Amino acid sequence: MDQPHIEPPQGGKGEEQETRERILAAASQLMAKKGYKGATTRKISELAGVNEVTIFRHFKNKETILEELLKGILNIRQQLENHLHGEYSELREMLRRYAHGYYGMLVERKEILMICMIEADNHPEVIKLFSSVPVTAVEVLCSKLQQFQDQGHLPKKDSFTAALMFVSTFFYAFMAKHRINLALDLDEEQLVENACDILINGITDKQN
Amino acid sequence: MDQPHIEPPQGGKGEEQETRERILAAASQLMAKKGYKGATTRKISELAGVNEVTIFRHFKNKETILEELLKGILNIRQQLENHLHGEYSELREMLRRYAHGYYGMLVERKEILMICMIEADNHPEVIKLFSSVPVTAVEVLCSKLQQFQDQGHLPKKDSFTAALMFVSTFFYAFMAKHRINLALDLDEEQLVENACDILINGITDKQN
DNA sequence: TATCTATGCAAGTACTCACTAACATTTCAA
DNA sequence: TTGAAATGTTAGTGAGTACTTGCATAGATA
Repeated sequence: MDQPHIEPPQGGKGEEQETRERILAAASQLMAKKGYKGATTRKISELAGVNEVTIFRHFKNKETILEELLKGILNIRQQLENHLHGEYSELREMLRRYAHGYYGMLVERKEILMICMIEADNHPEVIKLFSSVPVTAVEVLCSKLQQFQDQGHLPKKDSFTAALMFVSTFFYAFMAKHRINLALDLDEEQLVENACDILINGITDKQN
Repeated sequence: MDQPHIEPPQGGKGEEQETRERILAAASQLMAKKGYKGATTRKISELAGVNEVTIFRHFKNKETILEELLKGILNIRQQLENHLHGEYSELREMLRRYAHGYYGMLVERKEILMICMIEADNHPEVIKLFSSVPVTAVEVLCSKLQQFQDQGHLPKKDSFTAALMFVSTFFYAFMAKHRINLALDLDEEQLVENACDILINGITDKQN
């Protein structure tokens, strides 16, 4: 039933992907597009290029596949904070880094994030794991903004809304591009610069 | 088969909801939570308080129910523009009105919007109808900002990103609250004010 | 009273889905 | 060469699902 310790072939070709990984990748891709129910084991097996039965040799059941995929949203806070590691002489540089880091994280984990959005109401463990994500992104930036305030580089004003606006912008752009194939015609670089402009201007004192 | 012209009982009680409407409401509610496949005709009938067969007396098939619900995302541009009707002496007042109008629209149509997000990849007509929504919201605000610029009340700067940031903020807040039951602890009124502060400051010239 | 309309109810059909069982084939290593 | 591990193949099971049919019933109407 359970393999004591799988010592798979791994013939040295880096190209050859493990069956288990291929199944996970296929499931992830399909669930993100079609939802949990729409991603039938038959379709998953076809996309993974394995026999349907093989799926159940690697996973107890379909639900287990989802649970495995859900691990992909762990460590998000860690990743976001890592992107902000180090010191910044400029607020703009910090925001730029955060924007790219956050957007990159969204794209990197887009499939599991989509699954979470879609299945939020269907699987309790999804909402449990996922619900912290949107707050986290805001919190991390918010506390960084407060650092700038504490160091006197920024006036002491509401930093939560500022962080929320910044994060929201890239989330919206991400959703528009990756959920709906939208012609929002967004150049990421340009958007980052423009958003930085407005935000910095927005939270800086006028009487400079 | 098809009823020539339905002259339903309508006994005068305003309380009594039409069977057809109850089915639509139940379907909308369930599909928004569980997705199209998750909203089985059995569950819909139970929630609507009718017999399952009755559903198929009112609708050719399940797909037709979805098509009917999809009509709920028409006229969104109209609604958004209506909220901006009239003249504004102040930029702030315009933004405030737009924020409330936009957020209200999201809440008002939350079920159909959720269905669209969830089913975007499954039903071609969904994406066709839905894909314009996110752009529309930005466009309407964007063109209003440009009016302010043309009237000399605002410096001629990028108004698209400003509109995008503003709209994104309330979309994010909406999603956090209504898709995930998030403890973002957002007071709508306060958020509108804060977001207006930052945006106005952000797009106004410093050397006032 | 008789008719019509909307609905309920019971049963069933055709299909799909997750999942299993049994056996065959390949691959690789001891 | 033998044996074990991973996978393929074929067939099947039981549950659920959209949808149909036929008949019964209640209420309003003519």
